[in-house]
Amino acid sequence: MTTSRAGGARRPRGAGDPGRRDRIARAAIAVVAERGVEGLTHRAVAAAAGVPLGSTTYHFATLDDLLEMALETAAADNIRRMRDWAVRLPAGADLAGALAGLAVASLAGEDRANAIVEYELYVAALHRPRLRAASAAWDAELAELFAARTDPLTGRLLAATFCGLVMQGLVADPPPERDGTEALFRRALGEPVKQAHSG
Amino acid sequence: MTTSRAGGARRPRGAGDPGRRDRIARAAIAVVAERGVEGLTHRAVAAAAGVPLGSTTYHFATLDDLLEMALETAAADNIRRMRDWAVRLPAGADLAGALAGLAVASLAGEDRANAIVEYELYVAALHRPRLRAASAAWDAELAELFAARTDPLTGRLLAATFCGLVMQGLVADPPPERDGTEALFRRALGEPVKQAHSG
Amino acid sequence: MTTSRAGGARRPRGAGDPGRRDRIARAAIAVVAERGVEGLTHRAVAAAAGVPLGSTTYHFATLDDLLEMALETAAADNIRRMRDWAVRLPAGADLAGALAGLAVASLAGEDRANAIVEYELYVAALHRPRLRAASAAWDAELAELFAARTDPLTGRLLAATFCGLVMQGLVADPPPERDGTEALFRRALGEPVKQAHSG
Amino acid sequence: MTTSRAGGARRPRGAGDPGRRDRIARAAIAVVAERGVEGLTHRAVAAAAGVPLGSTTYHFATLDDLLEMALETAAADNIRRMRDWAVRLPAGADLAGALAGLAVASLAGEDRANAIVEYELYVAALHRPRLRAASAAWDAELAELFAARTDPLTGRLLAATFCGLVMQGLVADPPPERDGTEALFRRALGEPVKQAHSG
DNA sequence: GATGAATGAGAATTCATTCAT
DNA sequence: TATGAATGAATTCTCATTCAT
Repeated sequence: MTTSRAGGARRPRGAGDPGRRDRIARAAIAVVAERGVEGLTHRAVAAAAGVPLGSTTYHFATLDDLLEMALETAAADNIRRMRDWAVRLPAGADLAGALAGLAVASLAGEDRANAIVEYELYVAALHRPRLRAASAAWDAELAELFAARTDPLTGRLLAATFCGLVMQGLVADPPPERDGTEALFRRALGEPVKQAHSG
Repeated sequence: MTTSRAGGARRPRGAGDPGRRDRIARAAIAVVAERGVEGLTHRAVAAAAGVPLGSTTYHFATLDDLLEMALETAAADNIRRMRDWAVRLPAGADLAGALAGLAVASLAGEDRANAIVEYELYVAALHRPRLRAASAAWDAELAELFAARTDPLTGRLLAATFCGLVMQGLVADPPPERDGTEALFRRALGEPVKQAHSG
Repeated sequence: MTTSRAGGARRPRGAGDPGRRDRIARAAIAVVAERGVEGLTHRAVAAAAGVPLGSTTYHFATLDDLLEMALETAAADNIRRMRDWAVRLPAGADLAGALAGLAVASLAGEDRANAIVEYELYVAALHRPRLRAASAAWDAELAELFAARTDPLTGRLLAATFCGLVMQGLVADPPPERDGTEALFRRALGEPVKQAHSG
Repeated sequence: MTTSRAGGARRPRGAGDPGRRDRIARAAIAVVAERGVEGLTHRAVAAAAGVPLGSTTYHFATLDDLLEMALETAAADNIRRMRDWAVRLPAGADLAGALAGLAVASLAGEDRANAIVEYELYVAALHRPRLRAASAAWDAELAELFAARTDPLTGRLLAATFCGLVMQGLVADPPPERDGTEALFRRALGEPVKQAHSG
């Protein structure tokens, strides 16, 4: 400390950039998507967000703060997307088919990256007590969302099944087919299944 | 030489310790259980296994090698335990009840640590192509195991549901109750549910 | 305005808090007491003083300013306490005994924290030319204080001895006993020593 | 960790350089001499010792380890120099004069840097319990050394006085003169003082 | 084969300091 | 006048990995 300590800035600071905190949170999600939770570093986030390193530590003093915000943001985004999906689903629609479509769609394209980061963040809560509540709340919202189309018990069943199925789909090679997935949901919903599938 | 004991091979000839590789793999699992995948380091594993640092890099040149072996070992252990459970399950047993018991038991005590490390390792495959096959094979074995008690489609359904349910149970606070969990499996199996539960 | 109380100046006109500068200086001493000179930071001081961060940099632009003020304040406090002690000492009192009592008392309780911070700050001057004058002045005042009870030469001797003795006492384990310390001062003052002590 | 973590060396490592640990310790002392205890950093030491940064953290994992070694080394060096001085002092020599010479010599030239670093390190023990024993042992050796020329009580008196005197001399401006210092020691030793001095 | 010393690359974090308000 | 947001520099410390033994 003292006399010769580092120091100072050369560039104006000002209050600048109001959405920066949020931009950092989104950058954190992008980093996790690309390199996993263990690749989440202040530096990587700063680079991804295009802000100085100090800015990330200023807004999120510890990595856990960053991770927590990333989890919350990812959960909120996911829930919003799920609600949009539910809203768009017509009243008498075939639920099993719709769920299968949603699950299969999650495994490819840019939804795949979303799904991966969501599982990474969700599972990060397993040995981080601070994050558990956020993950648990996420589950609850999902179950409620499905329950609105069925009943509370089935809602919870669908939440768990959907969760497990997508996770397994993400590591499967080749990815599961839509028809088999639909049959699975049909079985879960107690609807008759035309034909057993194996993919 | 009167000081040396009998004639048996006290120490394996040549270089020491044949089970060392395996001991290291198990230590890796213990490390992940305690500090997560991002806490997996050669040093931590060496300390946990009680072997010199060089020994870990000798047997597993890179961390990814170590992680892969940890995943494979954890999967094998889990499958073995699941098979034991299945074997012990009587022919006409109530499957929903048994599954609920198994799921709930996974959430507490030392099984809980097992479960957590299993999810951590499983999910680690999401952005590590090299590990995906191991996670996928794990799923397949689980589905097959459940299918042996039901049918292929239901086997896959149960594997996905069980997987999702335990994962959600690990973050839930308080943990889900056995009755509600049993009702869930009953619904999945298309059996009549006495009474809707909410836990 | 019925809500405002009587006529007295509840809050100083204009800007707030006149004693703030001094509060910050005392907080700086508290910080050094707790974490050493290398733990002296604007932030720590702000927290200890209960003032905003900007307030510390406003009143003391650099850390060195803060350190200087801390040294001066600590010296002034110490001198004041020493003078109080001297004033309370009866004219014909046993000086060696009184000094020993004072020295031993400095090593325990809350006086100990005072003593530690005083040495920390004093020694900080060793490689900070700016602070040397303050430390030197401190010594001079101490010597003068002791000289008033003896003579200039003995005053300087006592100042040096007291200073060295307390410093050594602060690291000794167990701390020096009072009797041995008294014998030491007695020897310094050329008085006969009853009995050699070793603590 | 894993795939993309840092890594590796390009240069041969080998067992190299046996005295490196010691060289690092001496470099640490040099750094403290120049920038104080709070300027003691792994980086500064690495630069001063001409070794890679990793080498300092390898040999002294934490800064406290480095500081401890610096204190012990400085104490050992000081004691050795003091013993040399004592050995060279003829049997019937004038102790007060010799002590004054030694003290005054410590305040100038390259001995001054030694003295400063010694006080810095000594005082660093005040709020670092781990270092206290080293500082205390240092005192004890000094007292013993002086006692060998006088008696135990006077040995301790001289150690404390010498310690306080040199410390005060290091901040005094101008530095104390030899004659006044000699008079001081003469008074401490109970010898007649020709003439009172004030510097 | 086995081991541990060695090192370069980064990790999180802390912070003095500046500046807009 | 006072404040706190902002940032660049540096800090400690950890580690994968290499290589001499």
